[in-house]
Amino acid sequence: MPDEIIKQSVDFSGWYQSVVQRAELADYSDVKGCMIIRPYGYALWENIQRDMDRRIKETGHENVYFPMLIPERFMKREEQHVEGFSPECAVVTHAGGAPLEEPLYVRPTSETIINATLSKWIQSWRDLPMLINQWANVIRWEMRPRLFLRTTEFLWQEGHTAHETEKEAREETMRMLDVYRAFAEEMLAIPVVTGVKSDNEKFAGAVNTYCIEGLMRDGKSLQAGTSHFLGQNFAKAFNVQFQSREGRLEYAWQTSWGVSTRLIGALVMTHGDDKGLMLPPKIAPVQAVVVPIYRKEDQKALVLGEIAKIRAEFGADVRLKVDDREQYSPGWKFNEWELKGVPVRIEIGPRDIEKGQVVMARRDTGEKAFVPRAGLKQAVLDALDAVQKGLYDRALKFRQERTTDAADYDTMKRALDETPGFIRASWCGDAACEANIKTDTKATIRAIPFDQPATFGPCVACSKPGKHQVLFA
RNA sequence: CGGGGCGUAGCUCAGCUUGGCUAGAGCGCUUGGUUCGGGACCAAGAGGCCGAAGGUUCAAAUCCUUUCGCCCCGACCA
Repeated sequence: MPDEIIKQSVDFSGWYQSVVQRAELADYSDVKGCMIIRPYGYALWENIQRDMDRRIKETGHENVYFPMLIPERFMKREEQHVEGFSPECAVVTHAGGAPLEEPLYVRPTSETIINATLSKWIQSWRDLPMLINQWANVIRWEMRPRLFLRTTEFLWQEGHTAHETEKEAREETMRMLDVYRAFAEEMLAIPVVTGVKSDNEKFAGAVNTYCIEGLMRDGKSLQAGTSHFLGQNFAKAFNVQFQSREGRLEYAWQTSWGVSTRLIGALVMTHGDDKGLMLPPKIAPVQAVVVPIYRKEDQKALVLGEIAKIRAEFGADVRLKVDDREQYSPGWKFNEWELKGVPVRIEIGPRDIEKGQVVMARRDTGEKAFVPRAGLKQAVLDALDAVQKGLYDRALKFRQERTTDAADYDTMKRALDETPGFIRASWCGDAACEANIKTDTKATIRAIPFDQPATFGPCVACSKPGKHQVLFA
């Protein structure tokens, strides 16, 4: 991506939209802000889902499914939650050909309906911890939709847990945040910062919101997942009570956490380049594509025969796609698969078969090399590992280059202008000061990282004593 | 909701200022042939109520009025 594109977010936004559509991940639908996820994009989501689901189950959670429609009275029970979500809710007022007595809210998230049920499921300390998760769609009526990043309807997983003690619930909040961090780094090759949100940015109804934040190639930060410590807020609003070991009636301590189809947007914006997507092998729907090259019919039979053998050798170890479409030339296919971000490409023609070799090309470096036919499978597996690691290292290096330590406001402003990225700076902890900075520079506090220094300088903006070291972007 | 811009072929758009002939281009699509190791070429085709309604005029994609829809920039956000 040329530097000027990184600097001008408008162009970056155009690049993003164009790549998502041309790579056949998704399109806008006729319903404003809603997205049609195409087969290639959905295959990507399925791979994310499969691995994340495994991680969620390994940490002891079970899947459930709750209704999409929530009675209005549930939505109004938790005060902050109502305030935060009411403006962006879609509400069903008519059904069965008549007005409804009680409007039904299409879920923007499921805390309310799930807690209404947990109050029935939970009676005793023996019922705790209650650890559930659901894969679902939710609707939030956003003003400015963008494919995958902010659509009216999106797919996600939302975990909801209830615990005996505050300590247990806090541990769960951190455990799931770390599951997200590990997933982002290991599978998506996106290095992320973990931290806590300032009060302005936290979830409506939470005591604390923790997040993973990745730095995109335009220098903007993207929240890729959140884990909330809910305290007893929802338990009190929905009467989620249990009888403790001591026989007292107590409110449960709760958490909720989620990641969404936004991860796909993060993937595109972290790793993409001028040629299109660049998908980490572990999550790519197609890990290696084979492009056959031939002219005459007898060559075609020879090449396709050899490819059939390769396919059999690879079996389930590599997600392999053979592009045997007749209507496109090899050069056209190279470009198409680069646009779609396939990590490794194999070219094979009559000359290669004669010499007992194939051509293997890497999407991330563009390297093209002859590989002996006999060692092909191992070479591909090695290349996939190398691409996975290469993408992570490159993204980490980019983040490091784009993280500026700012002791004073001028340094911060200059960095935002010249090398947009994370600004590491001291902050006084005052919400009004945070709001001023946002009005002045458009930068917001993305996270208060867990890694904190021993001492703080004065607040970067107002010069009052610093309370936290924060990341602006 | 404020400020800009755009609606013409499946897609991207030209034409409109200064009204006039059968409404155009590129890409894509169909058929045939030659091609195929980095987005091939030739030939022949298919495809339009020029966003909608009303008005001015001998004549409207073009001028006027109204209306609907979409995109971009701000307030919201996983």
